[in-house]
Amino acid sequence: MDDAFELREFLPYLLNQAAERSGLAFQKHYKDRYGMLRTEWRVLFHLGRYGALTAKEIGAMARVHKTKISRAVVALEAKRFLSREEMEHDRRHERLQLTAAGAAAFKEICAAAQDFDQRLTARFRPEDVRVLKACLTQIAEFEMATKI
Amino acid sequence: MDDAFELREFLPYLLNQAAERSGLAFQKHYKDRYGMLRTEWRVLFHLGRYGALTAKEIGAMARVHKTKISRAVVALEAKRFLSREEMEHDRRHERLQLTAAGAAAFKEICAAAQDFDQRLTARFRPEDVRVLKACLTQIAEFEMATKI
DNA sequence: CGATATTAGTTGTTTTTGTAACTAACAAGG
DNA sequence: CCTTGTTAGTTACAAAAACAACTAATATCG
Repeated sequence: MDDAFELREFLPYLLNQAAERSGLAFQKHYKDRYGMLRTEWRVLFHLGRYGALTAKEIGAMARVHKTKISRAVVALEAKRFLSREEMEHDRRHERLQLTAAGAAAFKEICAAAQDFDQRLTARFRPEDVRVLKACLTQIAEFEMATKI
Repeated sequence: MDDAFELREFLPYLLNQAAERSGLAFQKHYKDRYGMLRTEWRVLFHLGRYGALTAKEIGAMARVHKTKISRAVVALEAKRFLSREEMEHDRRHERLQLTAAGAAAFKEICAAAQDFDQRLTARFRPEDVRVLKACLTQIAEFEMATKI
């Protein structure tokens, strides 16, 4: 047997567990409070942080598939958190923009996120947090082409 | 605006991205090759690594809900990777055990996992890997009671 | 005992995701 | 203009996950 191999040492497993644990803890701020799904919160975030964007731009920035974006936009629109506007020069594109209510929700969730992140990272030494985030960023950005 | 807040700096987001990226890259070893889902691979792992167990024990060790375990067991049994046996002293429990084919699959996927983990961590300095894994373990183990 | 509560595991139903096919708008070459 | 191709976004359907209700076996306590 390939002894000594422990799932708890296996990076994809650890990443999954940590992601699930922290994601579940944070979702109360957008799910319980606003009935949003994670993709909806990500779309809201991008519009709040970067201003009006098209669905495609959000998908590229957030690494989310266009069908998920499409459904999130429908849901956010139903909640009156965003408005869509066809662009004159190319009617395939839609300019998405937060409403005042959407901007308010963005602001509140963002503040909660910053606070959450601080409380989470406060458990570690600052230099370890730096290492952690750097490693995660690198893993997240490995290109699909890059054979892991 | 609560400026400067970037999703790419937000730990739950980073964790999710890294987990998704690495999990997707690894699944070829159990999904493409054996048609298993992730939960099936986790159940297979626990039986291969720790010997015969009940569904409940696996669920507790792997932090997986009993309905997911139940369905994974059905699927693994259909693939002839495990056998079930009612326990005499309490017929509610089932002793789950890998078949020879199951053990062979376990062995192969385990070897692939070790190799995968090594190639993944080889990109970082050993001390950074230690920090990374320690942080992830700690985040994953925060008790639900522990208000993050 | 016999009623009630627990426990292990299963099944059914609803959400959510993934994937592929689709529509409408535009682009480009003949 | 008029095929052919491409792009943004939607829809439809299948796979998977989440959650709740269920069954069968055992435990507990009057």
